[in-house]
Amino acid sequence: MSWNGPPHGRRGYHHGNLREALVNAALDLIREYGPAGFSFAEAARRAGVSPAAPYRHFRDRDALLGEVARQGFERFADMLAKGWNSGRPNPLKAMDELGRAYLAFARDEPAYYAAMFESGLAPSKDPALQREADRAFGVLKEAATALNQLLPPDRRAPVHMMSLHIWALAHGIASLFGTGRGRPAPASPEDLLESAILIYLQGLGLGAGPA
Amino acid sequence: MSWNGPPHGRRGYHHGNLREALVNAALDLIREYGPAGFSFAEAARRAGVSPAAPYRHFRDRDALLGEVARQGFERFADMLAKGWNSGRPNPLKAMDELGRAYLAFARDEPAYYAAMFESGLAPSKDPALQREADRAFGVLKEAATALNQLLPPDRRAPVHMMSLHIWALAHGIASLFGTGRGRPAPASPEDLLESAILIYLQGLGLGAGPA
DNA sequence: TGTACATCAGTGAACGCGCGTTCACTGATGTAC
DNA sequence: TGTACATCAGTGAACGCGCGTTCACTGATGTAC
Repeated sequence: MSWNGPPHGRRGYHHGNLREALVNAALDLIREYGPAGFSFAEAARRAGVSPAAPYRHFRDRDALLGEVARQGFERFADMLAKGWNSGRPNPLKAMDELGRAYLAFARDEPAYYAAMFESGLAPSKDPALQREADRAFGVLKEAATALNQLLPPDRRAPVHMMSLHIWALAHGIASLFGTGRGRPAPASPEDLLESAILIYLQGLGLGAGPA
Repeated sequence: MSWNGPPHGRRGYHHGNLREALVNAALDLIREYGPAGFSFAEAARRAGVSPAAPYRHFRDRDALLGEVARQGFERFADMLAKGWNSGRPNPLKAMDELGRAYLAFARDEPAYYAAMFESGLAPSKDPALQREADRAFGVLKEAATALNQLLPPDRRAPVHMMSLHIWALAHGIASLFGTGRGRPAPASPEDLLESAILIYLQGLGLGAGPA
């Protein structure tokens, strides 16, 4: 755990970086106990602070959970964008990297992923959360748009639908087989997702001539 | 809520059908608060019984949760089998009905679905749970096998992989767009799943001649 | 540079609550005779 | 048909616990002069 705290730890009466320390403690707790098992009091304890201190930084328990989810979507969008890499070297290869980035995030940051998708938080209730979630989905949509351009002009598909299909596939694989806690799959999640997307794109007409 | 209890409610000191009443109370609670929010004490209260009574029927809280999940997989397998209908009238139409059955279950029985997939219970730890889960997956595999037979012989795909792809797609769509609590989708989850599977099957070579 | 002061991050004790689980018990039920 | 008795489902009180949240407070920090 990298805390990114003050250079020499807590300095006296004031913590120095309590807000961030609480977010990190929440991440640890969510990783261990799930979003529902995470508690405000325990987060305070792990940050080395009294149980009332967190209220200086977050209105209540849900506000902290929401901040974790927001940061999660922020990093998620960044990772997806990095995987997609603006479609380089070519959209197909980039799509594969995007899928790998998706699964890597779900595996390496299970706490973020759980806060984002399993905490029961409604993104629509928090504009900042909504914004970051939209940005993450935007990367998927950008990829779908580029892939769509590879199709024969008379076989172009609705880009929004394509994005939802791909998202559902990635999320389904991450949830069911991604963390090792689920059902064991014969292939790696990465290979499973890659093959599914390839088959899907072929079904859309990729590599085929005009009908 | 249909309780299937004794014909004239509780009759005196003995409840008559406490075990089943507890399962039903648990379903209500999971529907309202999620699998983590469900409590043994509240389930007892709703069944009209003292907080110690449930221990006559379930070793502990997790045992009740496990029973809910087991029953869930049982019904789930039945619903999927009914949707698939042995591949009648033809595998493609039957696959569509199977997908609809999947989504209908997730929507109409969110408590079962949550206990099955979001409770953190490891099916591998409970043989009865494992058995029912396998039976549900077996229906998907049966469908994949039949669909595979429609492909040109030189383009047959690994059936297990196909089943996992379809399962991930269905689960992803159910989780993300299925309950109305998630992100709003432009199309119905049913249409979204149907189109995804059709495209996927086309990608496998369905409807195409030998390569 | 030094001092008075406003700000506000963190304290620590307290609250009421619902939880899971245990315990010795009680009383309804059904069976053996 | 009637009675004695074993079984066991449900009682109700109690336990220790951790939770979220509040409150009046204290003391570190940084700014104005």
